Amino acid sequence: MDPGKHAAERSESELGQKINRLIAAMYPDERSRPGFAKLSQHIREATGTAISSTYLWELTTGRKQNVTRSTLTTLAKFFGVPPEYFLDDRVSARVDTQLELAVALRNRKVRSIALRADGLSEETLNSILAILNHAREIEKLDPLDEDNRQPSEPSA
Amino acid sequence: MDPGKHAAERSESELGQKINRLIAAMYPDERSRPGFAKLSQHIREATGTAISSTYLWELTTGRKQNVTRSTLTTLAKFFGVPPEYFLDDRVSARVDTQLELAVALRNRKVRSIALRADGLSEETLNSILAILNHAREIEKLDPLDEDNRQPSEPSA
DNA sequence: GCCGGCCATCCGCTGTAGCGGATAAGCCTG
DNA sequence: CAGGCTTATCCGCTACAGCGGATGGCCGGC
Repeated sequence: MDPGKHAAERSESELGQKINRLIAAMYPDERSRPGFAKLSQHIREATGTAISSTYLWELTTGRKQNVTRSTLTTLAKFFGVPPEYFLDDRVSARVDTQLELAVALRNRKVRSIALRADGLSEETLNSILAILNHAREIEKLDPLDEDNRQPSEPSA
Repeated sequence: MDPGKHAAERSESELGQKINRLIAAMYPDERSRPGFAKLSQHIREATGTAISSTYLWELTTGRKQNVTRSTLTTLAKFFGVPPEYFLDDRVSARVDTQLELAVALRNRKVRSIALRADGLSEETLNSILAILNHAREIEKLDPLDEDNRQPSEPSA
């Protein structure tokens, strides 16, 4: 059927795009990225609530987009984004810049570290950063000089 | 009917409460407060999208609560609240780990740490965790024992 | 070659979000 | 107190969110 021509509203199937982006962020290796079936399983295991593979496909392709509250919450819970990510474009724009971080959070230990680092004093944080930088050097990883990076306004 | 059979609804209809509160806030004079029919008209006029009086009643009485994205947006638009106002009821309690993390991510240094920790070896991560735990102890923060947490299904 | 698994995609079904059209019980004012 | 105007509440319907179960196309292994 003629796709894309019935767009009376500007929003289109933007929700599908967002979900696709989140999937790509969560499974960066495109080769080993799970299909909708596996993804559905992961969601059930991680959140305790299931979303069928069929429906996931329908969402990502924009075939369905008027999701209910429960589905919305489950998706947000799984991807680790605030639920309003799917509702408010400004929020999603802000979160998108942090997708890199979301990738990091895949690792459970990294999550623990982030949680534990919160609230510590500046000095301690600096020390931890120094240690991490040193460790990255030893383990031959990218220096990852994030502090130099600008928050880059994408024209708002 | 006997609604006691399904004990899953411990928080009743939190969404209905919220809508009721918003109505009361928007029309402070209880005497001149419009009924659901008038309210439905106001919503249509103000937002351009309609919500039937019947459905408004069903929402405020908690009969329906799994609203879709469009209804949610319309309500938020009309009442002038961010859409997430209707989203984080009891789920916020269940996913408070996520929330804690979101809060943590406000700190730029914590972000840097999370990014830098990604990709490091298990041993290094364990060392960092040990250091962080020690630091938390010294700075008198909560132990934050996330790893002990069970996946605990709260009666699905 | 064939078998088994994973994949995207489709079809058809069920449950329920959401609505329109009753109804009866409150009100006004003449 | 009749008759009109609202109100909250109910019932039954339609549309669609969401799912289960096909289907056929691609892989790798025996």
